[in-house]
Amino acid sequence: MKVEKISELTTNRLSIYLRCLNDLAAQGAKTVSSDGLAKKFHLNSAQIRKDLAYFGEFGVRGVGYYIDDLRKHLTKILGLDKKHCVGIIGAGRLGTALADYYGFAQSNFSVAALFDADQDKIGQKVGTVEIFDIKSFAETVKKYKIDVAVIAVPAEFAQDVLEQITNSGIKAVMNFAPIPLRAKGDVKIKNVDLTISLESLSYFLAKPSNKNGKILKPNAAKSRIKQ
Amino acid sequence: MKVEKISELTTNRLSIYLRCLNDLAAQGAKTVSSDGLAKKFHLNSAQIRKDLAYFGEFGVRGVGYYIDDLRKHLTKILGLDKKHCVGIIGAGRLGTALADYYGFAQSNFSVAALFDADQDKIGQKVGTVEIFDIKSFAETVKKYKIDVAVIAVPAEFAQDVLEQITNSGIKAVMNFAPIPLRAKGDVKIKNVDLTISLESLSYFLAKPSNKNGKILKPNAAKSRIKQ
DNA sequence: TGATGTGAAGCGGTTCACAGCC
DNA sequence: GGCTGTGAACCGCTTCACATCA
Repeated sequence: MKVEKISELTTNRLSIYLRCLNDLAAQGAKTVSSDGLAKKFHLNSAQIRKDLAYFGEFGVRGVGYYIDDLRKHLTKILGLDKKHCVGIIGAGRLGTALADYYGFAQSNFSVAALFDADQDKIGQKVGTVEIFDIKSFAETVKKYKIDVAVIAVPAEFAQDVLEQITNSGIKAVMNFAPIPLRAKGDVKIKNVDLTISLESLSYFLAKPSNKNGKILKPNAAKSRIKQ
Repeated sequence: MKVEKISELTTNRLSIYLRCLNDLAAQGAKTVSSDGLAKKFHLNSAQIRKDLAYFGEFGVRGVGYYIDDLRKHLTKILGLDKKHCVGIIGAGRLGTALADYYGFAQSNFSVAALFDADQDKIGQKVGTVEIFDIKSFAETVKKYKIDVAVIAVPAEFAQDVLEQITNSGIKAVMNFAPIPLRAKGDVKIKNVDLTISLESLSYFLAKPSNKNGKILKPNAAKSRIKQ
């Protein structure tokens, strides 16, 4: 094992490995080789070994990995053995949908509070989660020990909201507003930009190579083909 | 301009550039240099030029890019000048939230139908969008000319749903189920895995370097430090 | 023998730096 | 002079291939 920077691509894959292992465990398997895992879930075995090796020597040569053992390691590495409290800013459709998104609980996150500026919404509940006035953000964060913020407000408010979040001392943010926010200091931001994903699909549907399989010359006035 | 494979990273950035240009246009700007764009929106000017150059010579040396002109080009490249029809499978919280997600309209997508297997939901409306029986998927897709599918069902049903989608001839899919689906043939799938994003935040909060700034040795029994 | 852990090679994307053009 | 378009250098991630070990 080496002490070096772990790429986010690696940690993302750890999440996937953990799910695969849960799958296998549910089927009663006890050990699995990197090759077995790779074949079954369409991954690359060398990559699995390398990803895991960043964090320790979890495998046994000639045998593979003990599934339960590796699950425990991954759970610990990913911090999924600790509870986290989530505050969602923006009690619109998306925010309220996220408030009881079952995926949170699955990863040991629980939604403690929703926030909004709309006086009509404040005090209402979405499932068991109350909607608080955004003005009471800092104190509510302290009260509920919120350590993860979710931004679910329109783009034009996202930067201001981020400011409030970082001021309150929260270090982990998930941003759904269609504007890539940059992290300042030691704050981690995950941007989930649905607009980009959509427009990527739009590009795929529109691109010339999808029209009767022929590569068409773009019709920009000044374009030319080299080679 | 070269004829070569365009990476998805590039097309994702085109979406961002387009938004930046819309911003600038709203402020009344007429031209912008790659450097000006980069400085203002925290991008890399060489990358902007390279990304754009894949599609044509849109700039003018010594001047920069004409904003309106470039907006038109990007809109066309991304296929945002054409309407698309979306069908959402899964009329749970997430599915219904997506049904009137304003981001769709913004990118020229309109949600035509929701689908569910729950007989109690079928026939109901979410905003203006009706919930149809998943059994009538193929015919409803034809009827409404749906060309984009959104998977918003639990993980265990996602693979089956994808099967139905591809059988119906749809070529673009957005998957919100926490299981990475692979594209078959010429179908494009965008996986939006919130669980991975969450666990990435969890990792960030848990990782040793975040504890009093010290790199701690992992306490796996067999771990060791090389070098 | 069988599977891990890991240098080395390969590959794709980003950044640099500058020739070429307005 | 200013800015684009682009080959070349660079960098980081992935894959290969194999020494190593149970």
